[in-house]
Amino acid sequence: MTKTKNTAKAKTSVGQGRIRKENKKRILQAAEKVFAANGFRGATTADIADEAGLPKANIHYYFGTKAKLYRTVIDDIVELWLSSFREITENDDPASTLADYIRAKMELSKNRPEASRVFANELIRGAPRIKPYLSGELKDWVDYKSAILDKWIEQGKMAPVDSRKLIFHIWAMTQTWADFEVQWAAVLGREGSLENIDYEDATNAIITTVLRTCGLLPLPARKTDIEMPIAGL
Amino acid sequence: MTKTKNTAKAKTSVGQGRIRKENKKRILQAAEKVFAANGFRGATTADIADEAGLPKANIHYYFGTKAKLYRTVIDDIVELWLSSFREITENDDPASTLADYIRAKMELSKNRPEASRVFANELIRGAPRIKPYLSGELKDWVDYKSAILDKWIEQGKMAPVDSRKLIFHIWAMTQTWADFEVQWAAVLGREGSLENIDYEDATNAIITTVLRTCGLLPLPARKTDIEMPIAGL
DNA sequence: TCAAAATCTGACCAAACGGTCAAGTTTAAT
DNA sequence: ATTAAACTTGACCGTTTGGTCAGATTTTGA
Repeated sequence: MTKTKNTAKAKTSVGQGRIRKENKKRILQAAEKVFAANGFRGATTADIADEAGLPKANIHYYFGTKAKLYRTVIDDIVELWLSSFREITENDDPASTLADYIRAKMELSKNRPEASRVFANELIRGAPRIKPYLSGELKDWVDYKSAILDKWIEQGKMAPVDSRKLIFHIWAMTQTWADFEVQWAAVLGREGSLENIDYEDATNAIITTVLRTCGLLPLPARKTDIEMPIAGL
Repeated sequence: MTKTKNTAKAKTSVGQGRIRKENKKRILQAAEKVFAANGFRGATTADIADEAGLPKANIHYYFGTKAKLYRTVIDDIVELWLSSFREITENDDPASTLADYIRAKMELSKNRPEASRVFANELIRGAPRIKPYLSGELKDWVDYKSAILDKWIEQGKMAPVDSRKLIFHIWAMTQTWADFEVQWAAVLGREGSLENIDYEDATNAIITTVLRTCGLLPLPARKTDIEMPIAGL
């Protein structure tokens, strides 16, 4: 409970100081790392303290309990997630809008992979602490965006697709590059972690896949030296 | 160390009995569930024992340590993973081969979601216990399959794509339905968990996406009542 | 039938856990 | 310079953790 002493004149919440702001930031960064790598139950306050370079008691001074610290980390990530995509309307161009969205999500995967992993951890465990957010804000967001996709389809601006599933699959393809980075790095033969070119190639591959799914890219040419026996067109 | 007493005549490894086999299976099933829901560090042997309906000491009697039990669970999953896809050759038909593969992966996501989640947990944590498998067997598998895709492309059987990334994205799209089931259920407005129709729709959506990406499906028709202002074809 | 092997289990242990606290030091406003 | 508020920290506490073990019970093969 942050021990607000409130000795006089209702100086609500202790938290103004420069030191406070800096330390909370340091702890939150350390916590994101440790929670990403171990989940809520597997993370220890001692690990977080070590990562932040502070004594353990300091973590409790600023955040009270491990659970409250975790909530703060999660809330920050949700805010980042929802705020990082520009508004779209039914008058926008489908191809460039989808491409921009994919690029934005891949930027997040590349620059804030730990945030993505904290979220992934929470989901794998059945989302005990964020289920209301999933069936609330997030559902609303998806309902709204998929309605715009459906409008585009109705207007003949793009081919008919299951718009909700398309959004899910864009998330799956973009976030896999953050959540399972170590797997893709190993399979691609990289030492340690992915390189810039990998993110670029992946971004282009996803954009191609999504735009072709929506009929927004010309059908790709095939090599024509040999005749092609199967599958329409 | 399973306490092989070896009292005489080298009867290597105690493990023949019916009881032994049954109990190990029960424990492994319980362990998969608990590890999936909590990760290695977050899972407790007491939880696993409760889930299996056995006293905790029993778990250690059969598997020694938590780490060895976890290894066994992981190894079983890896075997399941690699054994569950039929062999393919460059003479196969791309469209039906890819569709079959996607269906097989979605069956696994639906029927063995916990296995997928154990694996996801391990990857999110940086795969400390399975990195050799990733850059060994798994890399070989992907190298081999992507080479076949590349042959198909060369033969003009399908459009040019980044074959490795295509495989990654098929995994991402199929496994997201196991790993993050709770998220999709919440966004789709389901109570509790996904329904059969959701898996079917998702399977079809993924197949459509992949085949269109590879130029193996005719370009989808658009609604033509209004003229279409943008983006080629 | 009977004894050796396998299985079972409550009680127990040292280590690690989340969290508390009193006593100290630093900061900042007057 | 004074001092109250903010910050820091090692030591500590009750609980939970992974793992052990001795002794009881059941299974198995001859």
